[in-house]
Amino acid sequence: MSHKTKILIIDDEHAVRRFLRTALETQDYDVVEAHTGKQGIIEAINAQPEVIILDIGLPDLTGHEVTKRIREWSNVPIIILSVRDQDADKVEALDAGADDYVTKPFSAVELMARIRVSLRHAAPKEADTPIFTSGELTVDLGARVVHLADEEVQLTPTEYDLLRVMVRYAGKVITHQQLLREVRGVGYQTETHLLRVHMSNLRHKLEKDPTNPRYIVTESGIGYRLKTDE
Amino acid sequence: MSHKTKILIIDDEHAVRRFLRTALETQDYDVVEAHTGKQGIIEAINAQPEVIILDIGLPDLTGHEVTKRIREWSNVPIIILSVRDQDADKVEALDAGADDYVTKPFSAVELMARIRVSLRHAAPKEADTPIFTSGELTVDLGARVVHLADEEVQLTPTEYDLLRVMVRYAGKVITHQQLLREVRGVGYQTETHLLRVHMSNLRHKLEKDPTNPRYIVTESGIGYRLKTDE
DNA sequence: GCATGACTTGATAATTTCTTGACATCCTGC
DNA sequence: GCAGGATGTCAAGAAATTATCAAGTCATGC
Repeated sequence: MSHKTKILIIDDEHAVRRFLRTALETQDYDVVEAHTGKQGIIEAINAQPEVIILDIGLPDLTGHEVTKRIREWSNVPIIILSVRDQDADKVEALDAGADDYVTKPFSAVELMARIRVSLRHAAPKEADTPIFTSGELTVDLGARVVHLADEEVQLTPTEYDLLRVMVRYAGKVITHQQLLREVRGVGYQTETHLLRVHMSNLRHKLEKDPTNPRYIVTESGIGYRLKTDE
Repeated sequence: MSHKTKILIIDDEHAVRRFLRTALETQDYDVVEAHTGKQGIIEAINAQPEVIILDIGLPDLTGHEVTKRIREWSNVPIIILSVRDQDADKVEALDAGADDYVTKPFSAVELMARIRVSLRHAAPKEADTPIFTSGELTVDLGARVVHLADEEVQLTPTEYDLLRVMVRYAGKVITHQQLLREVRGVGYQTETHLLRVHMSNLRHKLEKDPTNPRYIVTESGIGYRLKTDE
């Protein structure tokens, strides 16, 4: 579930890459490296990093060029590393599309803080709220709210957990054992009676006619399945 | 129709304000000034600037405090100016919500470039009204004032913080841990009893019938949720 | 330092959720 | 159709969670 934040380092100096990798991995980031500008652009496409740390003094392309090339298709935050502290360099890099400019020698903690700033900027995470829909049923996994035809449905923790697991495997059959394991943990896998009671309660909250389920169908002898729209 | 980009300068030194004003007006920005932290917060609300340049060494409030106060309701880019070049200061400022940190003496062209970066970030300007409304409840995050049907409600700092966090995630369930972390900081995440007492007090101030909450609903086993209007 | 309000802690009541058992009903293979 | 296992329903008690009140502690401004 928890996907690590991926950071791309583009730097031709092995020592710098090594230092940055260590510092970043300590903070539990996922690190990808490139040691030329061209390779950096390719990795930016392939690895889809959340932040790019770019050394401005590369052998093949200038940091300026790399920045512009990446900006043609991506808004990923780019933090420039440079030994040069001249205004003109900074202005050029920032106006080329870089988000920050840090001069070497730099402090690791400061760079980490600036990475956090970049990540904050790139976090308009409102949009990617996973919402499941089937007929009149709506499950908003981000808000942990369930609606049935605009009407809010109150579910107990267990009921919601069951529904959440079924949503995850929507359309597929889930065995009793699997459901129990996900909801109650290991060791409860024989308590199928419990499962039936909760499912019954859940159905009475979700189904207009619990005898003829529209959403939660039982696969006799196997488990349950959450129907998807055709 | 060209509406000039408005920039707020919060600095107690007249010379710095004057210098910045000149530099910014040359670039055709609209400049607003404040010379104390408190006044700066007020101007941030009234003038609605697109960027704030904040000196960290103010007489009344620390830059850190000003940043946090503004961040309670706004995501406007904040660029910190400071004479101090210590890592700890930078990290603290950036983690408090600042977007950039520039040490004096700074170059005007670099600052201008960094302002352009900030403006680029803020480009996808979403209509974030700093006033939340649901039913008869009104929370003005800028003014830090809560109304209930034209009647002002007096909240304690903790109560207001809880409400503020719930407003930020309005409509979504917030876990006990998350609420405690945001309000009390890390390390208080097991103090759910505290949370219940504060929530109870908050409800008695906001809800006509605290037994049947209209705004703050409890999600048993999980946390709380602030209801939005449908 | 004193007073006021805010926060914390503890005790207890109220409420919700979970579990269990009894029993009805539904399938499915024969 | 029938037997027998699987499934669904209902209700009651147990367990967990939540709400409230009250008393004690802390902080702050005067």
